[in-house]
Amino acid sequence: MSYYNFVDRPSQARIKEMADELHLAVSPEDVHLFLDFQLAYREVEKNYESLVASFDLSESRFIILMFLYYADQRQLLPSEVATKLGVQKPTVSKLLKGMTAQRIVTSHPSTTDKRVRYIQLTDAGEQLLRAFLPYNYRVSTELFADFSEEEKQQFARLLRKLLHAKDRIHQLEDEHNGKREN
Amino acid sequence: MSYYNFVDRPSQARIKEMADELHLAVSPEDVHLFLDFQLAYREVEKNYESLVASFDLSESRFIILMFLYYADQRQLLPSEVATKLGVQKPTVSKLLKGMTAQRIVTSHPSTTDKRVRYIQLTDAGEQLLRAFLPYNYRVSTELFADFSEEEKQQFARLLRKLLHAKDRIHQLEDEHNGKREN
DNA sequence: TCTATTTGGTTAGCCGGCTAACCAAAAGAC
DNA sequence: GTCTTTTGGTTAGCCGGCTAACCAAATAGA
Repeated sequence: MSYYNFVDRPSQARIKEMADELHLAVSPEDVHLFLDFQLAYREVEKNYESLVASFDLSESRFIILMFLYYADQRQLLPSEVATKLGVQKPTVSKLLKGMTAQRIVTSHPSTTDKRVRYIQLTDAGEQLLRAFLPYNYRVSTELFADFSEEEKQQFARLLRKLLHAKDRIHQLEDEHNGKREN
Repeated sequence: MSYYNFVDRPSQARIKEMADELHLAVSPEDVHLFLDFQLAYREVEKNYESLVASFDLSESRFIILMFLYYADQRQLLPSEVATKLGVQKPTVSKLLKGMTAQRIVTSHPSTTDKRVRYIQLTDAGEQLLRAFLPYNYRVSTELFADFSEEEKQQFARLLRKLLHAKDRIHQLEDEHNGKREN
């Protein structure tokens, strides 16, 4: 999964211009900050995904390997993977298909439940995981290398605020859907 | 575009455990902060994309409408859209195909260059844009509603630091590729 | 016990990213 | 004026998300 840059970012002036034209009380600073947030995430993520890809993995595949590594007998059901990863079943279905072809997992039927097949971490999968993990951890260290302790705490605090605020975006959508019904 | 949660987030203890097992000098706090960053972005983005979708748009389609709105004669070439949006040509090709079917843009051939077709914002497209814009701006205001001025500046500063640090992730990848060649 | 419901999984197909490969036309080089 | 290179665009096909629809099997309920 890649993310775009959107190179031609709107200037605060242009945001203000558009807002005035529509007679909207807009804070160009807030809009710009949101764009900064998106840009920072996407650029970081792009580099991270690229690193992961150099190990023939994707972020999701890596996380699944981690789940399997810590699972009982290093095996899980597809449905368990879906729940842990927080994605829908068909997404997991496709991911596991690819990972099986890659021979980093295998599957074998359950003796008790004829509907399911257990997904098992292979030796090759474990080796790949062990090879990548040092790099994975170093990403975080490098990313926050020039943050002071205070800055890290501050950042974590602000991210929590942001996470909390997401519900207010959902309310905007409800408001819009309400208007549509009239 | 949707983003997963990954519900089963590793605890700091489990990160430390894994790190110790591999004899890696890892900072579980940094890893956790990175996960917090990802989670905050993805949750916010999920809600934002959902709002945009309630207007039969996607974030990319919305941005393209904005580009067109501010373009000379409200028209652009697909190649210009690709550059401004920071994505590859085939991505724009597909997007514009959908947007044409949606009748929010049309295309007409150039008189001077037989290779290209100008993409033109339609009235319906402009109406949709005007309907959505107030909501779009309010997202940012709501998102940072309980940030103080200092917190906003601090957040912007930390995001810039993060953006700067992305190059060090790229170096990790170079390091890995270097090892692979030996 | 038999039926109805829930659960687990896959397939098909859409979306917005990507690369590779191709074609047509414009522009540059000589 | 021709030949080569560059530019603009599409198509095909992969990836990881999604929903809808379906099948098979386990579970619950009467």
